[in-house]
Amino acid sequence: MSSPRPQRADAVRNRAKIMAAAHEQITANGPEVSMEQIATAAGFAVGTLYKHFPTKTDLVAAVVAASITAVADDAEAALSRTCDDGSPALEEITGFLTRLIDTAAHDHAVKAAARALAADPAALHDEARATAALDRLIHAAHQHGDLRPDFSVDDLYLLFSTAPTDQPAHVRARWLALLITGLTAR
Amino acid sequence: MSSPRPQRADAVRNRAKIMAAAHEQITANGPEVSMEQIATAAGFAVGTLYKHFPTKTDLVAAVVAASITAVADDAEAALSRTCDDGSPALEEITGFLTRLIDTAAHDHAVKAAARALAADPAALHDEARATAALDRLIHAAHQHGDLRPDFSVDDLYLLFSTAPTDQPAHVRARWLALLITGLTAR
DNA sequence: ATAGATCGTGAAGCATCATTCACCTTACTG
DNA sequence: CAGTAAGGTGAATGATGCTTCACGATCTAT
Repeated sequence: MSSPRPQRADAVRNRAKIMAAAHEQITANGPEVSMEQIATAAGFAVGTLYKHFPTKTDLVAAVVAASITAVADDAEAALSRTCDDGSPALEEITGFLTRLIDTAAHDHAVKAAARALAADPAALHDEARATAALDRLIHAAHQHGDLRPDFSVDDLYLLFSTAPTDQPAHVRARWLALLITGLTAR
Repeated sequence: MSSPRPQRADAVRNRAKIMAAAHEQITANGPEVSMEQIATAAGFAVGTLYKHFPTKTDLVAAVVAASITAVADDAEAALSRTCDDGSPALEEITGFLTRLIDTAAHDHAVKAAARALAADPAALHDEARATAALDRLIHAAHQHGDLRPDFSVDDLYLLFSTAPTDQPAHVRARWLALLITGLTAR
């Protein structure tokens, strides 16, 4: 009944190295990088990756889930700017969307995270934090009468997941401009 | 200086068969169907496809370009409903968008065509026809004061290219609803 | 009908990848 | 410090898919 044996210390370290390298590679090249490439970047052989993650899909999912963290941070910062400094909620929402899209344009991991969010709006590491902050932000905008009353967090995720992240900056900006006028209250 | 020799009659027929099969396969399975699968569907060996198209990319491009035809037809029909029957231009525009998105949800060829349109708004077979019709429709809506004054055909293509065509119908509808309120004049 | 080019064939070549496993190495335990 | 299980290795396997090419079949101009 005794626990079979604890995980080795170096294994924990190496797992972190693998995650870091995978995150870097996916950020730069998208989730279709080869396991070989991730392994090389991490300084290991491919077999090692499979000692930690049963399949490539699992590794990618772990990385994608973790990359929500930065998004959640940004959402919370936006929320506190509204709550503490009185910045207009609608402005913070559109600012958040803008930053997110610009980030995703360079960061394939965030882009993949967006798709995952839209497909299954849960089960992503730190997703709850982001959702909670955005929810309060949206609520504040509703109270203020800025935002169309039926707008929800799911809508935000939906819009983000369809952003033209592979288009040049001026196209992304135009897309946002078309969108945002549809968000204001009637 | 005499033309080397005309193309053989059967070769012309077979090229059409290949195009038809490729269109069918790409419509159903997307542009990533294998050349083998297209060849089988067409009733030929792979080598034959390469006698007609130097690379898979060329074959796919040809199919995608051709699949604009149906879109152009729809655009022209919408235009004539407005010009001849006095149907509101804005309604025809949103109707066009709605139909196009629903089509793309099932037809991978149209979806690919949309991406191609947004990337390079020219050089697609029948693209000019669609653009001309939509342009007149947009112009009519502007005259009527329904549509935001800065809205253009490029915007329409941009919006369409970002539609969530792989989401279920109610999500697509919601996405459209969010968009369309942003299109009306201020 | 015949020559001669065009066309069609499909197995083979070549790449790319995910995944496995028999074998060595290393960290931990007693 | 020795024994042992966990950890790491990387060549091999098998799948998939684009592309080529030497050969035989077919069409067409004469």
